[in-house]
Amino acid sequence: MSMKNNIKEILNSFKRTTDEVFTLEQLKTRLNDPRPMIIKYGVDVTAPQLHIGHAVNLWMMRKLQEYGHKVIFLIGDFTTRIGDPTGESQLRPLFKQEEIEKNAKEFIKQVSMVLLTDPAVFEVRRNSEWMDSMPTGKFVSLLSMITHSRLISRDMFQRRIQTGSEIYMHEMIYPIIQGYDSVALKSDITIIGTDQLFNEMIGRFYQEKFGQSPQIIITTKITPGIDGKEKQRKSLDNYIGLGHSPRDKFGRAMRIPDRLLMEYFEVYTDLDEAQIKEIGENISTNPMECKYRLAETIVKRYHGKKIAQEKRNWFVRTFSQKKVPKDIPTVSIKNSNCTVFDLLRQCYDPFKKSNSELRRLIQQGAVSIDGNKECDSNTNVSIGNQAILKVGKRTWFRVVLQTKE
RNA sequence: GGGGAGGUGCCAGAGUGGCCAAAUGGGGCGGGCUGUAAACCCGCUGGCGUUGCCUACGAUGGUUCAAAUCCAUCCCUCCCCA
Repeated sequence: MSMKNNIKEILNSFKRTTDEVFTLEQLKTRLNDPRPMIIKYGVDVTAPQLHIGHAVNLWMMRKLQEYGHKVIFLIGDFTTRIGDPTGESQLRPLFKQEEIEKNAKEFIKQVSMVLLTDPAVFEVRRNSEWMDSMPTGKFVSLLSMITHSRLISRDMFQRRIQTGSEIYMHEMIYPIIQGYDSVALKSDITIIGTDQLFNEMIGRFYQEKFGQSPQIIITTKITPGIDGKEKQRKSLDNYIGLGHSPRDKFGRAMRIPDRLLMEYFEVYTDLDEAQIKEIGENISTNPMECKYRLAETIVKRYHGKKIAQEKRNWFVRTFSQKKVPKDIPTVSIKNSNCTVFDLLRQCYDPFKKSNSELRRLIQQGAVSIDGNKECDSNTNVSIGNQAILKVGKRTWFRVVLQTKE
């Protein structure tokens, strides 16, 4: 393939998930340059739980990797210790280095579901490398290049000023450090969520001050979480995580509201435009089938065709045909005669569910044994060799009588 | 530096001596209807040996037969003025 075609192919594949590019001209020019690009992928190493929203950025980086460009996975250990103000107001607790390293490891594990980790196109760095040893004089000289008004122009600082909240100095300085990372890495391009735009713009600013050509910034589209409300966030548990099992990915995809289907196809799958268009035409006549397709496509993207197919079959069998799945946890009990409550208690970790909670579940009709609903905690049941205990819509246990030894 | 308001359950927010495990709304969970969609309806939502008991309304101590509610000290947050 000629280079011209490469460029076209890259730009084309980026279009669907790109929000803005700073600047498109620059991107085209740089892609024409035969030298490989340095892609800055900076992360704040709090406990990682990457989701398919983050993966949108990763897939774009992956694309560039395939053409020989190099991702530098920058662990912001220094900056994490400071605390990024991006995530809204509250001050963040400080992190210990060992915790950071543990998180970083997990991060790389999740990232490698998408990115190539061949050292030719993937390298891990830490910003403590240059920040820990930076002399105060140098740091002050960085400060002298930028003005207060530029720093507080950031929308979230403006909000705080308007509401009379404080801005701490380390928060003001954060973008400077993150920006300087781009200088230290000689970053050519960075692909980020819009929430990071301000910081990365400061990166461009500093790179120019240091005589480098400013990094290209691509911001990506953000779509609502599976609850159809806000963006995917760990704390809302409304995301499809890279760390989720294939089955959970499938199930979570099946839970999205219908109106998000097309958006999800566009942003989270690699189906081509023609295929998506075709799905769009069928969506009103058979939305469920489209959703199956979506779930399967997403799982396939991360776990391959075979697993995706299996999960689909599992799902159909379990929820459409309402058959008890085969691979459910087994709980062995000692006495064949006990109450419904006793039985349930043995299936759950007491730290996760309290007795009261279990009693409530029983009372509310969530529990059935071999298909018979049990609504009274104190009912005595006798289990033969084994029984299937179902709790709610998607939890099963195989209860087995322990043979005496 | 001066003045004012406030800290209640996952969140928001009522309650200002007993009827308070604490109104109401959101969220979550369970049930019904369904397509693990949407909409809708019903119930639940601190713990425990559950007609009762224990722990809880920023922290500690006090007053009282009785405190989320009153008093004292402390910690924290917010607002206004300069």
